Formats: sequence, C-alpha cells, structure tokens
Amino acid sequence: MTNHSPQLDRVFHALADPTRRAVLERLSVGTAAVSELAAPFDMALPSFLQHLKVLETSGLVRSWKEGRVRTYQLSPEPLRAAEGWMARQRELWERRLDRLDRYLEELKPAERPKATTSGARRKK
Amino acid sequence: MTNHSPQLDRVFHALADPTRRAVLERLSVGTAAVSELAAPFDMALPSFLQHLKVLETSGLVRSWKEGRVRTYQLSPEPLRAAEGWMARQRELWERRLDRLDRYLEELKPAERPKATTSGARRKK
DNA sequence: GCAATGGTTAGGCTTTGACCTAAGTATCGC
DNA sequence: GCGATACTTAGGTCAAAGCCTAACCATTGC
Repeated sequence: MTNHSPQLDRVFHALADPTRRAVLERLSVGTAAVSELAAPFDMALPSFLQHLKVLETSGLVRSWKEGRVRTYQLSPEPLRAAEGWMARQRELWERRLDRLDRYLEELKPAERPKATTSGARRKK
Repeated sequence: MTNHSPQLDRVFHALADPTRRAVLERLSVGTAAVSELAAPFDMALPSFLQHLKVLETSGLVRSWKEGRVRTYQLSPEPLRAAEGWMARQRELWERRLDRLDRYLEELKPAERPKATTSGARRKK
C-alpha cells in the first residue's frame, strides 16, 4: 500500500510490449548490435531505438559502443527483482486461496456464507 | 521473435502501475469491496475503478456483485503465466552470462576480443 | 417513499507511448 | 577524401493511459 518502486514500474512497463520481450529473448542467446536486433521487425529504426531505450532505462539491458556499432547485452538483476515481487505475491495468493478452498471444503453441504475479510459469496 | 501474447502484454501492463500492485497486495490478504480497496488512495473513485478494470481485464482479479457491493478476489493463473515467462528468461540469461563469465575468465590475461555473437568488448 | 450508500457511466483534459519521415553525425573502407 | 554504413536527433501524428467532475442507477434502512 505504501511502498512505491519506480524500478518495478519501469521493468514491468518494459516487459509489457511484445517487441521488447522479443528483443530480450533474442539477447538471451547472445549480445547483438542495434541493426541486428532491429532486423526481424518491420519498423523504422528510430522507432525501434525507442524500445531499446526503454529497455536500457529499465535496467534490463546495457549497451556500449565501439566504433560505429552499439552492442546490447542483458543485465539480469532487474528481472530478478521483478520476479521476486511476483514470486512473493504468488506465494501469498496461493496460500490464501488454499486456505479459502479448505475452508469452503469444510462447509461443503452448508451455506457458504462469507469468504473471509468482507466480501461474501454466492454468484447471485 | 514470432509469438506475441496479448495475455502477457496485459498482465505486465497491469503490474506496471503502483496503485494496481498495491491493490493486488491488499487482495493477497483477503477479498475486499470496491470502496474498501479505494480507501487508501487519494484518487477519485471513477479513476480508481479504471485500475480495477485493468486488473480484471488482465485476469489477475475477478469480482462479483451482491446487492450494491462489488467484491474483488485474486485469480493467480495469469500471474503464474507471467512468472513462468520471467523464470524461463532468467534461467536462459543466467546460464548465458555464466558461460560468458567463464569464457572471459579463461582468457584472463589475454586480450578479451569478442563476446559471442557479434558484439565485441572493452569499454572503449 | 426517500435519503443515504455504493458503484457506474459519460465526457473532457493532459501526458505518455508508439510510430513515422527527414536530416544529422561519426566511423570505416578504399 | 568520400561514399557507404551504423546509428542519432529532431520533430510530428495519433491513440491509449491516467485523472477529474458531474450526473446517474440500484440497494438499503428508516
């Protein structure tokens, strides 16, 4: 409720686009230059560069330039952070839903009145 | 490169906003009604409802109405899907980066010419 | 029935995101 | 040096995202 992580915002936002996810998938095979990364996409280079910028700003990739070629490489830390958040959440959720299931199971033949906190059940 | 999953787009987009993540965190404690979820946020109700809609469209939550109260609940499948993508990626990345590290380690005193696919190294 | 409660819909505003074209700049190769 | 290569920068369009206010239902409680 309280802690806001711009880092997570950026990482999830970066992951929310298919082009960017595809770039990450390509990079998991090995480093690559801009034009090499851009090749599979039917998109003007400058548009594509924006995607690379989003990825780099999120921290998911790094890049360096040598001569006129800029090479991109993955950088896994931010992904680990995002994955951590998700894993933590999922665990909580599943634990909770398990408890709920067991609870509902117990009063199988009964009325199934309330879920837990405040909401009640029964579709209508 | 080839497969585009609108489902993943939506889930990651849903997760890219701090308000929405906070709602999910709240829901991992238990179901809750709209006004209860909205309470901690300094935001007009209709604006907040949009966030709930994004969450529901992504599949991360469900809701049902009883009388005039709408109750929200988590729905973990889509999160598991997103987590799956990330875990798969991370594994690839880390495996790759490990290989790279070992490789670079081997030619420690040497020149460190190329990374793997195409890009070369050396900061400048 | 009628006011209060709990959500919902409609519409408008502003910012951000995803694209594009056109015009640079900085190597590289001969 | 000079053309080709590999990005970069500038600026413009259009749609989507995030917020808001102002009505508008639908229950509930007295």
